[in-house]
Parts: sequence; structure tokens; C-alpha cells
Amino acid sequence: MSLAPRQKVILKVIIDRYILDVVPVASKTIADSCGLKISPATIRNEVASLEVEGYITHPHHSAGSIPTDEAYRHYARLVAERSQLSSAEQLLLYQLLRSTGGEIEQWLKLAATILSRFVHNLAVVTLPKMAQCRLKHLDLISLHDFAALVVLVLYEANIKKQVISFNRRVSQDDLTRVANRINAAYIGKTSIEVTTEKLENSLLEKEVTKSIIDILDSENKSKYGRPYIEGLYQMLSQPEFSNSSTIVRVLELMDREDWLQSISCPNLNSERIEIIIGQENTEEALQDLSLVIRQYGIPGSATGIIGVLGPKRMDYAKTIPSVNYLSSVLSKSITKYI
Amino acid sequence: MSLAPRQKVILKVIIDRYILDVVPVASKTIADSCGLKISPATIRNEVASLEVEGYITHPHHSAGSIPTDEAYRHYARLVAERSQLSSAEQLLLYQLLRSTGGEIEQWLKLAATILSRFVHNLAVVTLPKMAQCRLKHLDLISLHDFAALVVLVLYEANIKKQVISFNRRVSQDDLTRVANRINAAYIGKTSIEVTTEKLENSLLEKEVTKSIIDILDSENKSKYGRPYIEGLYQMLSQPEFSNSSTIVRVLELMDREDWLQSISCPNLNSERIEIIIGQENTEEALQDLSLVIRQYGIPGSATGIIGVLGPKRMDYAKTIPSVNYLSSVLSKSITKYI
DNA sequence: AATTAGCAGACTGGAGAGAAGAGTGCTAAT
DNA sequence: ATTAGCACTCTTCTCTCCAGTCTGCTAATT
Repeated sequence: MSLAPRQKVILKVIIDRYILDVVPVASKTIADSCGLKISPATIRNEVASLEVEGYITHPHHSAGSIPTDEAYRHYARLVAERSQLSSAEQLLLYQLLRSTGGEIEQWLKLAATILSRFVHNLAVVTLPKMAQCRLKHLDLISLHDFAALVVLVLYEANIKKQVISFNRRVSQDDLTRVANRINAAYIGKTSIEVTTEKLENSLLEKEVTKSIIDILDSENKSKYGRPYIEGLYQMLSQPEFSNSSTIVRVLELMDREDWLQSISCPNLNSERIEIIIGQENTEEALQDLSLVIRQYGIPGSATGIIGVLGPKRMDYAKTIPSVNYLSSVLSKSITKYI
Repeated sequence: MSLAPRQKVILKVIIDRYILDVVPVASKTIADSCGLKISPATIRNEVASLEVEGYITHPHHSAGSIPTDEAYRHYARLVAERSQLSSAEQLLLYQLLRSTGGEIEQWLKLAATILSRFVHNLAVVTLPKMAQCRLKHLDLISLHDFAALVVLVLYEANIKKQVISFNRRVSQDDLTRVANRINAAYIGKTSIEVTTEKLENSLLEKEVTKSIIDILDSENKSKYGRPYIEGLYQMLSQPEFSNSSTIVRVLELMDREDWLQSISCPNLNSERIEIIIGQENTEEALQDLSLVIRQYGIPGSATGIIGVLGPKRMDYAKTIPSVNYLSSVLSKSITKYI
């Protein structure tokens, strides 16, 4: 990017103002608030070249400037390096996050809620997911003569259950016996390991093993853990969504179970925050929006994602450090649960 | 209600047309489609008295008729008694519901999705909730030296978990011993019974018991089980929500965790469907909407609710029997899981 | 060469007027 | 009791006009 220093200043002013007011920024406004002692006419000259470079457009001939996707990208890169939350803000978020004692699920949900209220957009936090999930403990509990509940405790304090039914009477004693055998044999094993080392001395053991593999496999299959999505209302209150058809378009996407999966984040890792702006989104309904997203957790072991979805004109200077900060808090605290 | 037969016919035509077209119904339209051989002028006379009786209004002086809340109530009462799904529709819903094998959670979620797509509005299904939940099985699993996972299996195949941490080392052996003692003592007990018959011979037992009571109490506290809410998109695509501020008002309500709790259904029981129309809603954001809701499950034991939320002008003739039918299917199938 | 003042021109957005259309309420006739 | 007819009301669409905003260009200035 070969922008003169002054052009950079002007571009930043345009983006800042536009983020604030959601109105095309006039050259006079820029002149007033850029701090440089130059007239609107000069600004207009510079703006003209910014337009040639592809950083701004005008909604119509004699309107002020609005940033292009490219400008947001440039801006977000800048902000990602520099912006930090004030320690007061950090403390606030930290204190809010402490307000629930309970389970990781509630806690992550709370994190999403706090984040969404803080940045006034939609926030997503997923449960951390193990690279390979391993069996920690199995319980078999008889529901009635012909059905039992399989309770699987996985590492990361994750619990799965499944009802299996039988074509014959199966007693709690039978179940307990099998549970003990399986616990002894499969503790700490992954789905693949269970598959290769099947015990299968009895029909019941076979059935239970199948159920275990089922559960482990379906857990491994999904790209992310269960998502907590909060603040739809926050996002849709933004002026970008004053037209109800844009709202409906987004809701249509979110109605799909798998919309999070379809977000393309080729090299998402916990080292770096990803910022996907406008047209970069593969999903059409998101092409007027931006996504700020980061991995948290223990790389290679248990990782989840935390992110914010909002209009392209979101407050990156607040959102980016917020996601960064919360992802680091989550990463630190997650060890408690694993 | 003292409406002449012909007035009833006219009122029904008005409601039917308005539900279909969402446009005030003109006297000529009524005359054309009511089947009676009377002129628009006569219709207008009748409509005038319907207005006096409070069943219709006009958005402005020279506009057609639109039904009042009262008219919808009248109509819904009628429909509730008469309408039934065709057996083809019943079969369709039934088949769709069979398409997931798994757990009750997925199954209820599927039910909500199917219902919402069928009636094109928002559907809610809650997990069934026991009148008093009872302990079925306890597991204590060590996470590390200073923390353990409490896994509580309740009746109705409901599993709860909680992490408890210790200020000293606690081994899996310690945990197993306590779990065995507690299982022996508390199986089938409610929170109150556990409270009155405390064992508490050791600190660990005390801590675990507290956790159990915590979990049982918080489970008892809520009015309904966890809700599955599907089809927001379906509802908000309706023409009533073409104004984005009405959308935002509803979303604001739904952002609140407890909005379902606040719905006043004084005498909700599984015998009868409840239809709450417009102003009858205590929640202000719902006063332009209607709620069709019914209990399902086993009265006095495990009950949940199933319902549809949509504009007052919803298709009651389809919605009411759909909710009725699905509630009966859920009631029948729920026994499998308990 | 860079900057600026000044001005013409482009476009928006709102107000106002007018016409067409839809539909009622009333009256008088059937 | 019903209906035809008509005056009147209200909406909605289109068109025009006008004020306001802001740019792009040109020519003057530093």
C-alpha cells in the first residue's frame, strides 16, 4: 500500500467518522476533524486519489465518502496491531465473567452475552473441542427392562448420553457388569482405538460399544463445539438493518443449523485474530457484514472459537481488542474444566 | 355472543380473507366470496353492526374491514373445536418426526422445527419437567486432585453436571466411596428428602450433598424445562414484520433469558389448548401477536409445553390442530424416555 | 508545484399538488 | 329488508419543485 502519510490520516478520519455516524463523510467534515491545516478543496484532491486507489467510494456523484471493504481491511490490520482495552475495560469484563460460578456451558454463554453487550453486535463462543475426544467414564443406567441410558463422560468435562433399547430384558446388574468391563478396557481411548480393540464378548457389550463409537464419532465429526450465540438483538438494532429484508436474510442463514461450520477460516489459530470483511465471506448473506474471530484454548488439545459478527462498519478498535482479551481469559480459565 | 347467522358468516369471511391477504376486506369482496346472494350494500349494513359489536374495525374511514382481537378470539374458539388435520397431514408430520432416532433433546428440537415450518411461525417446545425431580444415579469423577465432576442422572433421562473444587487433595477412590454411599441412600429421593435425611459423615459427603441439592433445586425452580425455539425466521418473514422496529421489539424480548417464564398461562393443562390473542398477552412486545400453546406429557408427572407464536392474523385453522396433534404425539412418545 | 477560493452542476430528500382508485356511509327507491 | 346510486373520504402513486449538500473543476494564489 503506497499511501502518503496525509492520505492515511484522511482515510482513517473517513473510517472513524463513518463508523460513528453511518453517513457519507464530506470533505469539510474531514478538514474540520483531521487536525491538518488544509482546506476542504485539498482534502477533495486527496480523496480523489484515495478513490482511484480503491479505498473509498461515493454512494452517488455529489455525496461524501464511504470506506470500501479494502479500506476496512487496511484499517482493521492497523487496529489489530495497536488497539488494546484500557485496564478499566479489562477489569470490567473480567469481573463480569466471574459472576457465574457454575459450569463451563453457562460460563461460555455468559462470555458470549458479555461480549455482545460490550461491542453491541452478535457474539459467538463455542464449547472447546478436543482434537480427538477420549472416553473418561461410562455409566449404563437401566430406564426400564428394554432400554438403558448410556452416559459417557469425556475429557473436558463433557457429557454425552444416548438411549439404547433392547429386544429382550436387560437388568441393571447386566448393565453394571458391562459398564465395569468397558470402563476398565476403554478409559482414555479414542473412537478409533475403541474400534480396533473391540471386546465384544457379549451381545450387550457389542451394543454398548456401538453406541460409544457413535457418540465419539459424532463428537469428532463437527468442526466446532456447540456454539453459544448471543446478541442477535444487539446486531439487528444497528442502522444497517433498518430494512427488514436485510434482517430476514441474516435470520434465514442463522436458521440453518450449520451456518457456523460454513464460515471459511482457512488458517484459524490461536496466535492471530482473523478479520473477515464483506465480500471475503463465502456466505452470501454475510457479504455486507464482518466477522472478527479468534481461537482460544490449548492448541492441539481443546480449542474453541470466540468471535463477533456485525456490520462492516463495526467498531473494530473496540471489537478486536475485546475478542483478543476475552480469548486470552478463556484460554487461561479453560484449564480448570479439563 | 348474539350474532345473527348471516353476521357469523360474514365475520368468518372477513377473518379468512384477512388471514389470507393481510389487506382490509371490502364489502364487495365479501359479497363475492360469502356464498350468500346479497349485495355489497347489504353487507355494509351488516358490517356496520359487526363494528358496533366490536368484532371489526377500519384502519381509516373508507377502508375495508379488519378483525379485532375479539373477532380472532371468537374465530379461534370455533376453530379449536372443529378443525382437524387431514390424515395426510398427520402422516406427514408423523413421518417427519420419526426421522431422528437419537435423544429426546434432538427429538423435541426436531418437533419444534417441523412445527415452525408447517405453520410458518415460531415454534416452542420445552423439555418435559418432572413435578418433583428425583435422583436416579450419581457419579463422581475426579478431574484433577482438587476438583471433581458431579454427574447427576435424574429420572426422565435428564443429566446434570457440576464441577466442585476442593481445598485439599481428593482422590478418585474417595469420590467413588462417597458416590456409592450416596447412591445407596438417596436413590429416588427428591431435593427435600435429601435435605431432611442428610448423611454428612464426612466433609466430602457434605460437599457433594450440597451440590446435589443445588442441582435438584435449580431444576425444580424453573417453570418449564429447557425450551427449543425454532423458526424465528419463519415468523419474522410475515408481512406484519415488514417494519424493522417491530422485529427489533420482539428480538429484544427474546434476548431475555426468561421470556417464556413470563408468559401468563393461568390454567395451562394438557386437556385444552390455550390461545392467547393480542392484548391478552401480559408482555407488551407480544400484544400484536398470538400464542397457541398446549401442555403435553403425563400430567402430574413429566410435562412440557408446545406452542406457536405468530401474528394475530395467523392461520388458526392450521396452527391449532397442528399443535394439538403434535402435543398428542409427544405425549405418547415421551414415555419411551422416562 | 501545491494549495485554495469560488462556482457550476449533480444528486438527495422532503414537501406539495394532483389524479386515480378503492371503498364506505347515507339516502332514496324498490 | 334490500339495493342502487352517489357523494365523500382516504390512500397511494407520480410529478414537480425547492432547498440543501457536496463534489469536481478551473483559475487564482502562495
